[in-house]
Amino acid sequence: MAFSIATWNINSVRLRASQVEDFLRAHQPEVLCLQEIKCTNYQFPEKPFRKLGYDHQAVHGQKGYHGVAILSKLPLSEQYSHDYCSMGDTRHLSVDIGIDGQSVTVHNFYVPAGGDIPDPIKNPKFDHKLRFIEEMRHLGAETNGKPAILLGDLNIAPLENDVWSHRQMLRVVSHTPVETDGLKSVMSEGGWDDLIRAKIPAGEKVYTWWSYRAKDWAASNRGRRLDHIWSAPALAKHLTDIDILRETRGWERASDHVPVIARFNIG
DNA sequence: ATGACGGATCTAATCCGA
Repeated sequence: MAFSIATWNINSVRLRASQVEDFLRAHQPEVLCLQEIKCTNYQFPEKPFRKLGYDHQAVHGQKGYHGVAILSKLPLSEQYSHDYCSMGDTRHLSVDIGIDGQSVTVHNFYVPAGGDIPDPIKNPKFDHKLRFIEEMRHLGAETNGKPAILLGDLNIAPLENDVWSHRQMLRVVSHTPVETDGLKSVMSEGGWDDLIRAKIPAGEKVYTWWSYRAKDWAASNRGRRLDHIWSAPALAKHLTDIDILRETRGWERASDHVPVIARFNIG
C-alpha cells in the first residue's frame, strides 16, 4: 500500500489556502501536517480541503500566531495536544492513523524559533526553545509495538550540510551546538530515523527554508533544513522517496518554508 | 552584514518570525 505524508510551515493558512489546494491536487499526499496556521480553529478554511478529499481534519490553532493542523484522506483518532513548557501555545498535535491495518501515531510539531541571542540567560525565547526540545526527549518512535512519525518545523538545522555555511552559522540560533546536540539527543534517545537524510547523503546540502530578507533567495541560496520528517525504523524501512518542493518557494507570496513529502510502500 | 521582508493585529505601528 502506498502511503505518503507531508509537512509544510504555511505561514498563515488563510492567506495561502489556494496554495495548499494546488499542492494537494498536484501531489495527493494521504496526510498533510501544517504549521503556523496563524488562526483559530473557527477561522480554519476546512471546506476547500474537504472538497479535495481531505475529510478528516484535526486543527489546534490560536489567534494570530503559531497553530498546527493535520489534513487527512484517512480517518483520524486519538487526537491529542501536549502543552510543551506549559506555555499555552499551540505547537503540538498528535493523531493516530490506520495504515494498512497498522495504527501509526503522527506527531506534528512547531518548535519555538528561539529569538536572536543564543543565550538562555539573556534571551527567554532561547531558554524556551531549549526547554521545549528537552521535553521532546520523552517521545519514543515506537510504543508497545505501535510505530510513530514525528514531523514539522523543528527550527533546528542539525547537520553541517543543513545550513549554507556551518562555520558562519555556529553562533546563529537554529544551528548552535546546544540546539543541534539537543535535537540529536531527542532523535537517538527516542529511536527515530531521519527520513530526509535516509535518502539524501549527509555530504549533500539540503534546505527547506529560505529567508524572506534575501534580495534573491534562489541566487544567494542561503537556506537551512529546519523542517523534518522522522519515523520509527519499522516504517523507515518502507520509505521509497523524499520530495522537497523547492519550486514552491518561488511562488507568488510564498511561505518561507517549502513542503517535504515522505512516500512509503507498506506491506 | 546572510538579508532587511512579511504576516497578524481593535488599520497603524508594533510584535513576531529564524
